[in-house]
Amino acid sequence: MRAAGDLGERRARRYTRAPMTELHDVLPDRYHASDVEERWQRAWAQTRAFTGATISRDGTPAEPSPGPKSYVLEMLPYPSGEIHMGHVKNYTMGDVIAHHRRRCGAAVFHPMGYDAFGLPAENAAIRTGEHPAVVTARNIARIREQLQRLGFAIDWDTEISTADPEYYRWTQWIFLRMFERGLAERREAAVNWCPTDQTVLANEQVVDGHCERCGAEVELRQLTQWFLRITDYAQALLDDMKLLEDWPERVLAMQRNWIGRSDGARVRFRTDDDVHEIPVFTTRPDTLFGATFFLVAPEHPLLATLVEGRGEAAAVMSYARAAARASLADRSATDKPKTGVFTGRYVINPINGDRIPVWVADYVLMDYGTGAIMAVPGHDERDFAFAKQHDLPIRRVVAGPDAGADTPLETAFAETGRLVNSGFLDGLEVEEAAGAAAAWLAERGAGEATVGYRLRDWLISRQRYWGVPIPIVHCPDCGPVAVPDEQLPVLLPDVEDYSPKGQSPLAANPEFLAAACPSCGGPARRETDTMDTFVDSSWYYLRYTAPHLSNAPFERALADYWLPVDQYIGGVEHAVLHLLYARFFTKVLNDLDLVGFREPFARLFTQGMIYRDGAKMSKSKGNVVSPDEIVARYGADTLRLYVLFMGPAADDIEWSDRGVVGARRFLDRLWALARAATPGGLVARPVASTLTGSPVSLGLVRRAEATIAKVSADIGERFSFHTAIAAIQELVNACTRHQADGGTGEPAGPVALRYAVQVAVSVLFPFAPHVTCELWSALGGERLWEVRWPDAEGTYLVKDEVTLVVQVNGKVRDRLQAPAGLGDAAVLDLVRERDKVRGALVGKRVVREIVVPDRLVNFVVS
RNA sequence: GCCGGAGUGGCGGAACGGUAGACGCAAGGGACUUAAACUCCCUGGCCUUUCGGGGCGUGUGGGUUCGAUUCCCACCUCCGGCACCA
Repeated sequence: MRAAGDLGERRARRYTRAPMTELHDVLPDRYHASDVEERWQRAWAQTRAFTGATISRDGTPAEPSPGPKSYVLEMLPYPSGEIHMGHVKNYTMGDVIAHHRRRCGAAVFHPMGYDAFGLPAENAAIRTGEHPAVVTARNIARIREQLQRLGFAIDWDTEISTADPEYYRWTQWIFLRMFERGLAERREAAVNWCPTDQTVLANEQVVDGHCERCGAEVELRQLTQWFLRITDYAQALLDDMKLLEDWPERVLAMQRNWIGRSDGARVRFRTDDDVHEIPVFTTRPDTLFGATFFLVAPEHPLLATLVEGRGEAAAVMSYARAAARASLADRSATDKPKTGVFTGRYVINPINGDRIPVWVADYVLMDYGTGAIMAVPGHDERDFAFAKQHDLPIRRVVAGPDAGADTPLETAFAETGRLVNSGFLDGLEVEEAAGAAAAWLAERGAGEATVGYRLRDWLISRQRYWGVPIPIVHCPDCGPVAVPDEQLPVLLPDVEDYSPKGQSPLAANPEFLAAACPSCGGPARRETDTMDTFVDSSWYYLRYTAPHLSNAPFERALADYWLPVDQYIGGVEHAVLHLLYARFFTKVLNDLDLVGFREPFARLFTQGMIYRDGAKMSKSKGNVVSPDEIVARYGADTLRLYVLFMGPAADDIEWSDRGVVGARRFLDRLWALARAATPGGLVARPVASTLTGSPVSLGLVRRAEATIAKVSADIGERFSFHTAIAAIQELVNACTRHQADGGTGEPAGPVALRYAVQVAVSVLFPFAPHVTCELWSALGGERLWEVRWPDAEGTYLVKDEVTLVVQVNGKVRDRLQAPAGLGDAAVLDLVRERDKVRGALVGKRVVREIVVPDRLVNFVVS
């Protein structure tokens, strides 16, 4: 290992030598990655190369930078113990963008933190008997070490952990602002319960009826829980998508699906005794005349009242209880028979006065719409199946192309058509009829057009230990009361046993539990549930801008300066979790006038997953490739280069051990090339006139300039990192080919060659910062991370010789080199001289000649 | 069923109306070596050939165009999301 100080020493030594000294004396003959990487990581830390965007050395806010700001952010890691390849790819992408923008003159902010609360650390702690805080602290230290070993240019001064009381204090503070506004509320509802994790879950954390985390089958339980009213923002979340122009279409589509807006009408039905009103939501008010029965969900609050004292009561209530016991997966299965029980009651269809029977059926969901529906079996598949099953009447109200008013229905007819058997709606198209029916209802006070959403409120309370305590005190007289701001944070108490038992472990700590009511001072009980960790990560991107602020969660001026995030990068798996929640939080904070923007992430890039042996890498499958192993064997630069070279960054890609070797071989070639390059300090871009006598040199400089243009566009605009790397490889290959002492090609001039090598090193820097800093320094440069990103010289991008393709009827018949910029006539003359072209045209009549300047000639012949 | 995305060599992929297969991996041949590894050089879409070449090729079928992997229409397959959501 070299000592830290020998960097300057080495440089000084070179300057004192004769100018023709070979670089062999400076660079070791073999590229030794760990040696190089350690040296440069130390240099960056010592010069504070990547810190101080928001905070100066003295802790005060930094001066605004003259350049444009650029907030580059990757989704913060959950500290489960080790980073995996997905993280490496994620953070390397962010690092490449951050480095590129910094060298282009932007004020770059590139922070890092840890999503440190949550179940895995807690479960690990339960297994080992350690405190979750201990496990988490160790994991964070480990991850930080790994990130530093990979050489990421992170502003470590702003590092945060969501489990730090100085952070979660402000999570609680924001929760209280929502509570004050009625956006956080406690209410009873049928909620998802994970029997394994022993806690409730948000809707977004249930996948196909199973716990997203542990895979257990989720049960539905009627419980009183804390909700954040994200549904109040359903429309805003849809509308503001227009501010998200650079988000991947699939993420927007997923959010749209998840929010699930549907336009329809609310229709008020009354029981035939005129005592109760039961509204329904329908997207098809046009089919109101086709409603032949009426269904309520088993959980419908009116159900017990409706059947009270009737002969049907026992059967109905027993059916409702059975439905309540069913798991979410069973309940939502679409392929089982449509069960239901007649309640003995009837409601009146407001549009035609029909008296129709009320049934209870478990395919009607309590938490969508109103928990009751009008059943139109003629035009809804599910209602059709129910009608068949229970022998209920089916009435056609929409005629199809081959079906009149009296054509019997073999299946539900859900397509568009003209209304029949529908009184005043007869003859109207479905769409017109829907409007007419809604208007008719509105006039008579029996309903109105309305919008339904699939999105549910966000259930945030958890009956687990390792999370943010909900800052509420329950008073027998005053109800739930906010903990005053000055008493924050409500610290997570120590408990004897934090294993899950179906209620929060915090309840086992009597000192924590007992509290005085902040409102009346009387004895009260502290809320013991903790928050979903997605709450923690819904605002962390704001905290980075003022991570040590002690009197507010963030400073508005700094937040408004840095946000929205200019480039956010993460996995698509958070499309309807974190990304939806964070958008919601930002809108709430904007409505509270705490920030001046409505969207947190202006541009989003979702990376693909890394697979191996056809499956996602996971410990249980035993197909994990450890980043540490790769770093130890080939170096961090090789790993960084490879994860981006594998393929398009957005695509899922299969890991290849051989591919890594290829990346390392490329760095070895570059090393050898730089080592063999003519010595001396950095050279300036050669002037074209000095190269005219040397086509190879000119060609090499041209290629260098083209590479600059390609790499700049690929990083800056296209996120096409693999093609940027391929372009640099082409440049390096060209240099190798034209090296004075090797290859079969004609050698390039020493200045041109050296310049081309410099360019390759310079633009490779964002991908492989350590080795390029080493080579740059050996070439006579300094502080490559601060060197202005090169602009391609336009005059070199204009070619003076081009390859012309000659086609006959669109088929390639010949290729030739020609001077650039020839006129159409000159090109045609030139091309017709060619033997191949003559041969291809013999005996043919040319009907048309197409000339694309400097590219192609196409003879259309008959 | 609805909504998104994608189909190109042995493999990952490139080519944003103009040379299909850049770059890399794997493979074959050669140089170096006592030998091997490393490294370097050469050859690699398929079929055919009198070795000049010729034909066919980007999921399938149409269309637009002088010219289509690229644009349009229909279909097939795969991946992802939503789905008893009224």
